[in-house]
Amino acid sequence: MGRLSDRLHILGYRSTVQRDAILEAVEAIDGHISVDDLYRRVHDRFPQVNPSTIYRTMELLEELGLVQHAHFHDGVTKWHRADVVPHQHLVCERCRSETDLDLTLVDPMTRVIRERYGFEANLTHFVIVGLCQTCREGPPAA
Amino acid sequence: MGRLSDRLHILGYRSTVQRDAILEAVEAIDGHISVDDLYRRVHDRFPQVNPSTIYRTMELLEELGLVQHAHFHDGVTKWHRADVVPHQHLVCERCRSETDLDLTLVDPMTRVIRERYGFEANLTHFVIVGLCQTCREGPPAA
DNA sequence: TTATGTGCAAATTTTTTGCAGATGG
DNA sequence: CCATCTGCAAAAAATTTGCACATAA
Repeated sequence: MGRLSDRLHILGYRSTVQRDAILEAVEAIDGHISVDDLYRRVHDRFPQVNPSTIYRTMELLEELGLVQHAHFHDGVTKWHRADVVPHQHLVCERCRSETDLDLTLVDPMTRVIRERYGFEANLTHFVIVGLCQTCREGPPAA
Repeated sequence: MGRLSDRLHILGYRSTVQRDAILEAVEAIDGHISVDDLYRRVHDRFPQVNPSTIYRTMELLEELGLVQHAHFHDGVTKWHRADVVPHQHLVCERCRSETDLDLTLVDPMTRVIRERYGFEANLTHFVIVGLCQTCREGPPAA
């Protein structure tokens, strides 16, 4: 019984085996996870869970502000807990490697955009794609 | 016969009515366009064109480096010419309004990311989502 | 002529929805 | 008991693919 399960319970939502399994999986991950991965993890321990339950649960969690989704390269939707320190990934378009980005590097831009346009940018909604150092230096021999 | 058509021809690809219509539509747009919008535009002037031809043409153009795709809010894939001055949009999550972003505001961050991580960020691959000034100030009366 | 390109319909993938039955409180 | 949840299967939406036919060169 993790925090998320309690939060839901307090808010009057029922606790079910499926829900708890999903919530545990969400709590267990540190970064981002897709519905597909989430489904696989939950399915391992609770085979009769249905993908639509995952979708519905994530939708509920997002409404309640407990999780958020982000769009990764090529349209993959991934979820993360809302209570983790916001962080951002640099994803290499070529080798798909992911690097954590120090958010203090993003803040100045967010601030300037706010000042200039009054726009509150939510940069964590998307990853930043590009080419990592290794891939920029050219393909390996093979 | 626009530039794109010529480029393709020079590279040995055949020029067909469908292709030319698609290429013209791509050239005509200034910003980003989805396959769906592209299909509608082309279809108006060339009804028998098929969506799969659009997909195949865009794929070809991307391989040749003539266009690029970007992911908009909620997973919509949009295309733009590779030769237009790169630009970026701020998209409001609430009212969906789009504002052009002065890229000089983005450059410092790109530079710092390059210096710190050796990562060449391609920020135009995603739009920047967030809340526009109007929506931040609260919902209108209605 | 013949390799390339296209239409069409079917397959994929990801997500949503309707509904009847299961179940938590 | 009964409103909430879930499973299931079908529907959607976006994209890809196989294949036979069309056509540019």
